[in-house]
Amino acid sequence: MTTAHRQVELRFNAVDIDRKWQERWERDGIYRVSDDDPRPKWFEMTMYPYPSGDLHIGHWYAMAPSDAHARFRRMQGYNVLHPIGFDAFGLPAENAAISRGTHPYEWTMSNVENMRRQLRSIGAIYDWDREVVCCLPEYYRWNQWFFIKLYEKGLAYRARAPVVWCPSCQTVLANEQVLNGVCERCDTPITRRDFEQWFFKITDYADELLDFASLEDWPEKILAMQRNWIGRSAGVEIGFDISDYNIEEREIRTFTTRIDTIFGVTFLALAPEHPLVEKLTAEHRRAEVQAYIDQARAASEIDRLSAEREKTGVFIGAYARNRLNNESLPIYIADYVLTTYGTGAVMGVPAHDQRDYDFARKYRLPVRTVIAPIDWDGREPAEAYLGPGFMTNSGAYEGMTDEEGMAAIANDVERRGWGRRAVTYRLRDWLISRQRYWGTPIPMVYCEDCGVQPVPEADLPVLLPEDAEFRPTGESPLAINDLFVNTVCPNCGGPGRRETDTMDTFMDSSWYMLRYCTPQYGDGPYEPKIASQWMPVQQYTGGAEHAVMHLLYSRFFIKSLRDMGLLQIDEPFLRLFNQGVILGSDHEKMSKSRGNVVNPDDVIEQVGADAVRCFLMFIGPWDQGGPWSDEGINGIVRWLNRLWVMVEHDPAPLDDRPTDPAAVRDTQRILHRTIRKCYDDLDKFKFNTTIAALMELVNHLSKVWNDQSVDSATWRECVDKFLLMLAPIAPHVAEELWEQTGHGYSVHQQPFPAWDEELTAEDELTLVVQVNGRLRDRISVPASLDEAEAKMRALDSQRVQTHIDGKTVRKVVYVPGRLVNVVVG
RNA sequence: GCCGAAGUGGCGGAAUGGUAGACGCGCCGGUCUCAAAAACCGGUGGGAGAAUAUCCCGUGUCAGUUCGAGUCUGACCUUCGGUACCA
Repeated sequence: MTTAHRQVELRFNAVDIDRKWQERWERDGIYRVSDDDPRPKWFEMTMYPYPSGDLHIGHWYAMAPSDAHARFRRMQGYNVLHPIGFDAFGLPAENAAISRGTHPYEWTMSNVENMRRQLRSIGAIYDWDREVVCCLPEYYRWNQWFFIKLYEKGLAYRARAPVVWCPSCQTVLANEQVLNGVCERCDTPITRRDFEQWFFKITDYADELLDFASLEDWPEKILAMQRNWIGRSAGVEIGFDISDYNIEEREIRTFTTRIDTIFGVTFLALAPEHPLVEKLTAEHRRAEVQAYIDQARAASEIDRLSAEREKTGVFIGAYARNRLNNESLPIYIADYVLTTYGTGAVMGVPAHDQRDYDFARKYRLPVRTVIAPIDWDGREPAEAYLGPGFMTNSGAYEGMTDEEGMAAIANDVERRGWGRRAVTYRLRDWLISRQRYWGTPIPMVYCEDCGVQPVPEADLPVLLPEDAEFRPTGESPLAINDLFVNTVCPNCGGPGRRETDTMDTFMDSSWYMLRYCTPQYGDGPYEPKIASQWMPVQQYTGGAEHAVMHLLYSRFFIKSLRDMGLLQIDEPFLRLFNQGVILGSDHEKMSKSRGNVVNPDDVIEQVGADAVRCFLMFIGPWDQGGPWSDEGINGIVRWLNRLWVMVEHDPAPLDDRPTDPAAVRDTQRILHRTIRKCYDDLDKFKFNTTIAALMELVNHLSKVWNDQSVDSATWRECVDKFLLMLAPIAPHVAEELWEQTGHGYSVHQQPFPAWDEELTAEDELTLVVQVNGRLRDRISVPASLDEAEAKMRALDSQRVQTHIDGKTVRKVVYVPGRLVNVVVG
C-alpha cells in the first residue's frame, strides 16, 4: 500500500502462519471431499474465475466470504463440496495471441498456474483434486458430446439468420452479449450479418424458464431480469388480406397484444428486411423503397434502437385489407419495426400506440380512437391512449369494455380462420457459433452427399489443433487449417469438411457444476449416481452480471438434460446470492486509470490473508459491496492483535483470586448470545454483524481480564468457543491459536459451538419508560417482573411523574421485557 | 419510460413496529515516553446549558396507520444497478 496513512503492525507473523497452515492442510488433505460420506451433503459454489492472469481484490470479495459460509456449513456437520475451477476458453487468450504471439494455450495455462497460487493464498477449503479447467480436452470433449445429444434431440440446429456481429472481435455474438447496441466485451457497436450458424433451441423452454417455483431463494432482481429478458407477451397473430396481388402469399401476418384495437388500424408497417417487401413494392415506389432499405442497413444498431429517434418509413405502394371492416390499409416499411420480434410486421394503431401515433402524425395517416376513455370528449387525442375504456368505432363490438372486446374479437378471428391466439417471446434461440479459435470445436462434418453429420461419439474429442494462425479475418482460424478441415464423412466415408466454428464459452459454464462432482470421470461428462447425489447446487454465489447469460443458459441446459433422461433435476442452482461490487477507497469503481486498484498480493504480504478476509466481510452487507479502505483494515489488524494477546493469556492464575459471580454470569450470557448471533448471521451471509459480535465478545473478555473477575474454566470456555467461531472467517489465525491453546489439530474439523438458550437470558433488565411514546426513564428491574408490577414501577418514576404532571393517564402499554408506555392526554 | 435496490453521524455501517447510531474508521482528551509512534483508558449525532442535571431537534421529503415508525401504507425527491422502438 502506498498511501500516506500509518500502518498498524501485526504482533505476529501472519505470512508465516498462512504458509504454515496452508501447507499443512494441503499435506493432510483435510479439505478433500469424499463422495461417500454419511453426513448430509452441502454443495456450495462460487462462479469460477476467468484466468485473466491476476487475482484481483474483486475475486477475493467473491471468494473469501463464500468460503467462510462454506466453512460454516462444514462446522455445522455437512459434507461440503466447495470447488473451484477456471473458465479457461475465451477471447482474451486469442487476443493475446494476436498482439503478443503467445499461443492461447500457453497464455491461459500460465495464467491458471499463477491464479492457482493466488487462490491458495485465500486459505479456502477448495479440494484441488476436483479442479475443472475447461480448455482441456478431457473437459471440452463433453461439450461436444452434449452438443451431439442436443442435435439428436432436435435442440441444436443450423440456420441462416441475421445475426449480431462484432466488427472488432470478428465474430458473431449471442443476443445476450449485446449491451445497448455494443459488444459486451469490447464496447464496439455491433452490426448485423446474414450467416449460417448453430443455435440451441432455448426458446422451447421459454415458459418453463419463467417458472421459478422450484428455486428456493434467488434475488428478486435476477428473477426480474430473466423475466424481462424472456419477455413473454400473449396476444393474437392476425392476417391482413393481400389476395389481390398475384403472389403466393395470401396475407400479411402481424402480432398484437391489443386485438381490441383492430378497428383502429390505419396502416401496416413492415420491417425493411421483411420478405414480402420485395414482392409487394409497386414499380413506381421501388427506387425510394430500396434507398430506404439501404439506409436502414447502414445505420448502426444503436441508432436504429434509439426510441428518441424520429420514426421514419416509406410507403411501398401497396395495400392490405383489414378483414374485420374491409378497410384498405396502406403498407409502409419502417425501421422501428424489428424483423427479429413477432412476425416482423405490425398493424399500426395510432390512437392506442405511441410509436404508431408518432409515425401516423409524420405521414399524415388517420388517427381513429376505438377505445374511449370514460371521460372522452370525442376529439382526436394529443397522444396515444393506452388505458382502459369502451369499444367505439368498432362494429359489432361497440360498447364492450376493452377486455370484453379483446376476448370476443380473438374468438371471432379464430373461428373465421383469420388468425389465432399466440404467445411471442423476446427471447431468441441461443446462438452458439463463434468464428474464433480458442473454444470447443463444434463436432460436425459436412459431406457433399450426406449433408450435415455429427462426429461419432467414439471419435470424440475433436481436438483443437495446436497450430493455428491468429489473424482477425472474420473467419475462424480453423478454416485455414487444411489438416483440420479435411476429414472423412462419418456416414459414407467419402470426403468431408469439418465445421470450423467453435462454441460460445457459455457452453462450458452451463454444466461445470456437474463436472465438479466427478472431475476425472472418463466414461461420460459425469458419473450419474454421484452427480445425482451432489446435485442440485444448494448455494451458488457470484456477480449479477450473469443474470441473463450464464444463469439462464445453465437453467436451460439442465432442463434439456433432464428431458434427455440424463438427469432428474429441474434446476441447477437452488439458492443464489449476488455479492456486491468492491469499490476503491474513493468510492469509485476500481480502475488502473483512477489509481485506486488494490492488489491483494501486496496486502496479504503485509497483514496476512485473514485480515483481508475479515476486512472484506466487515465492510458492510455482502450483497451491497462497498469501498476498500486502507485505514479501515487497520481496525481489523488491531482486532487481530488484541484477540491474539487475549488468547495468549495464561488463565491459571485467575483461580488464585476470588471470582465475581455476577461477572461470570455476565460473561456466560455474552458468550452464549454471541454464539447464537454468529450462528444466525453466518447462515444468512451477514458477515459484517458476525464480526461485530465477535469484536464485542473480545471487548468484553478484555475487560474481564483487566478485572480478573472470572475463574479459569470460564475463561477457557470463552476462548475456545471464540476460536471456533473465528475459524470460518479467519482460518489461519484460528488454527494457530487453537494449537497454541493446547488443542488437537484441527480447529477446522470441530463442530460449530452450540449455545444454551437459558444462559442467554438476562436476570436483570433495563425497562424503558415512555410517556406518549417519548423516552423519559430507564429503570433496572428483575427479569421475572410481572406486568402489574412493571407498570407500577414505571408510574413511580420521578421523571415520569414530572411529565404526567396532573394530566390524566389514559392507558399504560406494557411490552414484556422491553418497555412501558404511559399514554396521557 | 419500465424493472430492481438503496437513502441513517465526518466515513463504512447497526437496529424481530419498542432505548436510533451496535461494531469499526476518523477525531478529541488522558496514561506511558526525553519525544514520537504503537499500546492502553475515557469521550465523540446536532442544539440550549456551568453541568456527567434537564430539555429540544434528529434516519431523503410530505402525508397516513399506531400507545409508539429508520422499520408498515400512500404520494413524491435523489442515487445506484439493469433494461428499453418488443407491437
